[in-house]
Amino acid sequence: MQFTKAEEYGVFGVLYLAEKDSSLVTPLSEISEAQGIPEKFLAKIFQSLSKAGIVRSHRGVRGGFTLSKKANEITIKEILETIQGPYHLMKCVSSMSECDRSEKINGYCALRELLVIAEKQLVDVFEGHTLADLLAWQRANQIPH
Amino acid sequence: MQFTKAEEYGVFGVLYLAEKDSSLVTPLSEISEAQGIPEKFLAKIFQSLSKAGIVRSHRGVRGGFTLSKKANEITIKEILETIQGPYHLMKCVSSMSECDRSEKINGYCALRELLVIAEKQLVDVFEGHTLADLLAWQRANQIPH
DNA sequence: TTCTTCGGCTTTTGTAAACTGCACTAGCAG
DNA sequence: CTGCTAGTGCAGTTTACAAAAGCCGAAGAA
Ligand code: SF4
Ligand code: SF4
Repeated sequence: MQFTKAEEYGVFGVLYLAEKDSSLVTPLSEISEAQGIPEKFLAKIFQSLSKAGIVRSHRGVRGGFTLSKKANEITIKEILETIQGPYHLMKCVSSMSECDRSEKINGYCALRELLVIAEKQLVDVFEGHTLADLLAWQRANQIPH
Repeated sequence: MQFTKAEEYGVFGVLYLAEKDSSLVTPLSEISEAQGIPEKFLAKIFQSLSKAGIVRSHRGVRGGFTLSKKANEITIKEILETIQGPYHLMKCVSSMSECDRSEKINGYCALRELLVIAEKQLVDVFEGHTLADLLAWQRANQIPH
């Protein structure tokens, strides 16, 4: 269970928007270049974010993206789940029917029990932090250039 | 960041040993068949567990494996980390030098900060539970055959 | 010695992540 | 209305790693 690049790129892309004045429309090419992310890859990620209502797209000349909510209303969990779907340590955590060894476990799985607990701890962290939190940390700790 | 089959197999393999009398030497073939795990794959997993001192191997006729500690002395974290190495949401969590975008983040990464917090929550769950806990849950909940 | 079971290493297979490309569409500027 | 620009949608490629299988050697019991 590793974080994917898509998730990392998504967070940094949105964070980049959050750093600017919220009325500024920023084209993908700028985000892509500033953050060192392959443009077409980022495009796909932002399409998902756009559909999920996290960012708003503006087409045409001088188009681009803006945040569609305030930074403190966007949880990290939202971003991550939009990009890669519900986050599960194992498929069976979401529903027991996804268990691929059901005939071996005699109706109960202790490992799954533990995974459910562990996953909740993890997701709670992502749910409990918003984009504004990351932004605040960054402003407090990043070396001013 | 998904759990790997190797980890799942490892936990169930060790759990299978824990279910039996600790003096019983159990061959890989039995574990493999009982748990429905490819034998050579399980062999590789148990080799790691053996080196890590979690199980003890016995070669020759009527050989096999036994637990080398009591079930309540084996944490789930131990098992998982033995099989797949230290568990990290992203490489950079273990050491900042693994960051592959270091020139973009200006000395500080807010995402990493969050990942460190999240990972700690996760690992604490695995560290706080032992094989004996899983065994107890299983005995309490599994349908007697 | 001989059979059995683990040990170590190599290779193959399968699948998903990571990235690319192209045709299309919506919107703004002049 | 015309033409450029930037996002949309989907298909395709490449790369990486998980999952599994295979082979031969080593250790140990009988
Ligand atoms: S055996 Fe347990 S851990 Fe594995 S898929 Fe089924 S419920 Fe999940
Ligand atoms: S940019 Fe941040 S999250 Fe990404 S690898 Fe570097 S430290 Fe980790």
